[in-house]
Amino acid sequence: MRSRLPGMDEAAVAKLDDFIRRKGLRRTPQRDAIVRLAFSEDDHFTSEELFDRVRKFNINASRATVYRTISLLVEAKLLREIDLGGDTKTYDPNFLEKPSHNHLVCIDCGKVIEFEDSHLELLNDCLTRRMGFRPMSQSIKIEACCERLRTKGSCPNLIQARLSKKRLPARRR
Amino acid sequence: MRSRLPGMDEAAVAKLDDFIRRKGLRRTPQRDAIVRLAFSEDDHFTSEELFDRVRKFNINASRATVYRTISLLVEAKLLREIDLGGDTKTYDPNFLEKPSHNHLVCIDCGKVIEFEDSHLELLNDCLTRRMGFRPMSQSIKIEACCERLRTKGSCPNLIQARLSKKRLPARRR
DNA sequence: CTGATTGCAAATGCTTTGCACGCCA
DNA sequence: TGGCGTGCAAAGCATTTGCAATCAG
Repeated sequence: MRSRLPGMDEAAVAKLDDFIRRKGLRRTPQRDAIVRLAFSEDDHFTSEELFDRVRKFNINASRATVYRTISLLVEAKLLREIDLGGDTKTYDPNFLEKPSHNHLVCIDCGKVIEFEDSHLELLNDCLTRRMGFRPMSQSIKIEACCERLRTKGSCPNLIQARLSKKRLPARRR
Repeated sequence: MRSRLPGMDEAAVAKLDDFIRRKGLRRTPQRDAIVRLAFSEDDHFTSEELFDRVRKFNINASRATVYRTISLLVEAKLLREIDLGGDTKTYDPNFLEKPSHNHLVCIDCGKVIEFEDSHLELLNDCLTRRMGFRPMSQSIKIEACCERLRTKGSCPNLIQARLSKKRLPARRR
């Protein structure tokens, strides 16, 4: 849960403002605050988790407004909806900085690692074209488990997950 | 919507029977019928679509039983839950035959194309290990659009999608 | 027989929406 | 002033669950 490089949230606010203006919508204190909170950390979040931040900072915005603002951010391409396997939608605020990153999910602790690889990107691009299509976006999710848990019986991420009270992925019942 | 190679549904019934036996569960007419329907076509389906087939063939099974049987099939690894971007879960009956295939979704018509590529698989495997993990499963979704629609202004898949009354993906509002 | 399975309806959980009021342009 | 935006509560929707009756082994 380290915080983002300073200014990232401001950049997002500006971009949303631009988008809003072009669509003839209005800039409001609620929208500004929610955007700032969405980009204040580089972690993925669910709608409920974002609403938690709203409450934590005593922002005057309802759950409905949080949902509506998230939709706006997705439409403006500031936020991306990703599939981490859970039952609720997860949003990723890091596509502005890393436009084509992928996700590796640890089956043991649920920790998500982002990674980029140009070969992977290129290969997918070629395959898509060979099938007669024009590539628009690609998303890759790898499920894996730490070597360390398997060989040494313990997993640093697992401990970390417990400390941060993170929900384990649904598949691990 | 071509039907599957003959015997595929029987093979699935047998595999589920095996799984059920090992877990001390019971074989029932409902389960048998639902499994047969799930593997009668090689198309992906939602729970509701599978329940539609149940009604269409006058099978005596409730919606709840369909949901419960799907869970069983996923647990037995006969069916795989995949993410096609919609709001409801989609199930893929083709992983028995093609254990590591991926999906390309046409943004224009929503048509889903399955493809396999060993290079892609190998590359992902290497990347995962380099990050210190042991790969368990990978899923790739590529969103793209037909060259043909772009260059000629028409898309055979689009027409096909209309004819078969398939729901277009949610992202295309 | 005994406990798993089913159907039904009610409950759940996330998300969306209708509506009246308030506020931005 | 004209709408857009907001909050609230109600509605929606897919999915799950409690319970009594039924059925498989």
